[in-house]
Amino acid sequence: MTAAPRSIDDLSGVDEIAEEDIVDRIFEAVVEQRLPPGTKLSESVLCEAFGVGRMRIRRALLLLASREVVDLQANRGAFVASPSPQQAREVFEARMTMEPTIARLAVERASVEDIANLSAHLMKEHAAHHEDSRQEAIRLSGQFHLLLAQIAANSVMLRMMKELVTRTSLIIGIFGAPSVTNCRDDDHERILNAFKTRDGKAAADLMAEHLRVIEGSLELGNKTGGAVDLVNLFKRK
Amino acid sequence: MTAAPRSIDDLSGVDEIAEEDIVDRIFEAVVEQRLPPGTKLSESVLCEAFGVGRMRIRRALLLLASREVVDLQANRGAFVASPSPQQAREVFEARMTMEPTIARLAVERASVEDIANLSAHLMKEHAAHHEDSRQEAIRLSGQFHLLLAQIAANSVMLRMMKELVTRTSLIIGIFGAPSVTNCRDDDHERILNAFKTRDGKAAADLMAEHLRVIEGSLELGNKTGGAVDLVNLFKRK
DNA sequence: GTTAACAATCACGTCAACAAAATTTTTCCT
DNA sequence: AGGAAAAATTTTGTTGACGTGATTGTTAAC
Repeated sequence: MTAAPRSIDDLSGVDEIAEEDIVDRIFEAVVEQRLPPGTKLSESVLCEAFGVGRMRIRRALLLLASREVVDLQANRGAFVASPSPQQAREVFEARMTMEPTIARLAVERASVEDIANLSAHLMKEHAAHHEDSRQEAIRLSGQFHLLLAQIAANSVMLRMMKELVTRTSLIIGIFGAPSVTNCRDDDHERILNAFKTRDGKAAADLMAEHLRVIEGSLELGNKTGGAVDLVNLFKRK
Repeated sequence: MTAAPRSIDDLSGVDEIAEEDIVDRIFEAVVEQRLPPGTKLSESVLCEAFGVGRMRIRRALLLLASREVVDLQANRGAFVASPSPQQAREVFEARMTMEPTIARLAVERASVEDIANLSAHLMKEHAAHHEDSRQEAIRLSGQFHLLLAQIAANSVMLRMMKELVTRTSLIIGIFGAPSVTNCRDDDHERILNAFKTRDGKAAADLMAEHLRVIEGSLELGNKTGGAVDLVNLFKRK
């Protein structure tokens, strides 16, 4: 189940879901890998799922496409994106560019309450790992990074990170070895310690290393990005 | 006519030529400050301007809004965004986070042809400054930064930079002292020299300093965000 | 003379029907 | 029986019309 506050949209006639809600719900589903790369996102199905008109759905899909989370193919429909190895490298390069600084800024700006929230979040992560609730673990793992961006108090970078974290989930789904845990929460723990000692530099370094490890655990360059290259696959040697 | 069927792996936008075109044209107009903050972007007017249906325009406006370049107000219409001082600080913080790394990566990856293109670009910048073609100077000035992101060969960060450069133009339009030139092309020149000596670290440092100077030339915290506070403005003393 | 309520106009937002394209199923021929 | 062509169905894309909400100008009342 989603731990996020359940919206009561369709309960009473409390008015429509904003398209932003739809976008966020789909983002979340992608992060939790309930929507694997390549999944067809039919308009009519989504209309029924969210109980809204087609126009709302189409706008949501357009927004998702502009963040490269869905692939919008003309006259064919919308599909969950299948990042190529090249795109995967670019996403990680962007994260390695931004997140160390975000971590440092977060340390510098975190209130004691923020740090408490981070601690609480980490406990939830531990619990999820312990209970083998894979989806919950993945979701919390991504949200940890978003929490940092939120503490850094930069809405621009927060928005960018939302996109990057979501796409990272797709990337791990495609290129991750099945055994690999997305984020070792040990790493998150070490970053939290940097908060407690108010060591921004350490947080930045740990984040950089954290991302390097994750990317290293992937198998880029082997598998193609979901849209399998059949030509090469069946080519005679 | 629709384009002839191309190779199978050409998944990128098929008929979205007009779509991205409208967005890019509006981006460009905002960068050149021909569309000042707060300008109303009436759907019907844009329909006529671009000679397309209302739906196309609405989608373009939605995309522009998702990049926070236009402000979409319910039942009132679309307006060119008026960044607040806080938003301005966030944009610059994001740029200072990303662009030094982008500059370094660009230096590391630039071909000799890339460097020649940069040189040519700088000459155009000089010419525009000399001829007092303000719009052209501003446009080229922003494009220099996009060129670096392009050379860095990271499409994710390139897209993010397009947004940030455009919003920076709005910010300078609001908070910039009239005399201030957006980018001193001397700074660009120094960065180009770092390319010639293949000194990535120097390029990163110069870029950081460059951005710091620009932000320092603004007067944040004084003016309100373009949506001028008429109440205060005309209040009797 | 000022203010407040009301009405008219205009633009945006949504809905429904229509057209075009693609996928699937059926049918016919080899 | 297998495959190819054609028809039917489903799905997407577009256009038009209509309802809603906001802004503005007018009028009436105080």
